[in-house]
Amino acid sequence: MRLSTRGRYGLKAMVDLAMAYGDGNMNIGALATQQGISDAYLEQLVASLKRAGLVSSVRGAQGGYSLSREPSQINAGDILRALEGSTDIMDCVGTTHVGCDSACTCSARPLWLKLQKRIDEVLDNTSLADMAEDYKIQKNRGNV
Amino acid sequence: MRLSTRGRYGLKAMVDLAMAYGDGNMNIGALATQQGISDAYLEQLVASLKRAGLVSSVRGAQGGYSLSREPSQINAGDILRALEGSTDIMDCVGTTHVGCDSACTCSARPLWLKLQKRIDEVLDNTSLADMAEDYKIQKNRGNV
DNA sequence: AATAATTCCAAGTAATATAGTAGGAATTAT
DNA sequence: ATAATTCCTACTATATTACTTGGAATTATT
Repeated sequence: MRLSTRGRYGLKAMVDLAMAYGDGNMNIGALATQQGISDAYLEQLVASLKRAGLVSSVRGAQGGYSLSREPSQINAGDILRALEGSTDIMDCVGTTHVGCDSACTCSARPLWLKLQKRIDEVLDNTSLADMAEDYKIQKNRGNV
Repeated sequence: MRLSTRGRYGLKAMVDLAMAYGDGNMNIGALATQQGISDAYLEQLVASLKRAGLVSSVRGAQGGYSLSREPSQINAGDILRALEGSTDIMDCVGTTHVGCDSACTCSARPLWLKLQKRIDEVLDNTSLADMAEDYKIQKNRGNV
């Protein structure tokens, strides 16, 4: 039940953008360097985030990326769904309810539904504003 | 953040064993047929469960597997940990705390820790007895 | 004692998903 | 015109998952 690097790098990049919110654009190079990954790889992740409408971009010199709305209006669930396709732990718990023919008779299904619900509760109730705030506090404490 | 088939098949097999608890052994063939997977594959999963001390086995004719303790004393977390190594969504949230050098400065870490906690809460508070009970109720309702 | 039913074990393979790399076209401020 | 940047698509390498295969060891039954 591991989270992919897409989700990890992408979410951290979004927190970086949240902390720069209101200060214009950030370019891929700056974002990628902070995380020690290649520009090209992060570009792909940001492309997904853009397609999902979470970031805006400006092309050309002095261009870059910025959040398309306030950090408080973007949550971790939005971001992970954009980066990983969904937050579902398996097909049969999604809203589309694909998969497993015997869904309604599966002895494990009630557990999976409950687990999925709890996961989405956490992700959907944590905004970028929350994360950026926590991070600032942590840094001010000197835990760097 | 998908759950592997090991986790899914293995957990369902454990519920099957829970429902047969007290009635002697079940053999791999019976368990595998119920799920439509090969004996050989399920054997591997059950081997992990046995190594973790969750099931006991008797070799030879009329042998088979059974839970090594009462269904109420085995929870979903135990089972998934045996089958998948851990329930961790990433290395840096585990008790061993491997990985990511910059753990304490990571802007996403508080979220990951909270998410992991919620996941383990659900898994560790759901026993095989609970699951078997739910399943019986569901079947009696005629939702088969 | 022979047989059939079973767990146990180790190694191999096929398929899928993840994690990137590479190269260049399009756009825009300077 | 140039340099800085996003955008796009395809490719590749690696790791993980999901099995398959073959046979040895054990034990109840006949």
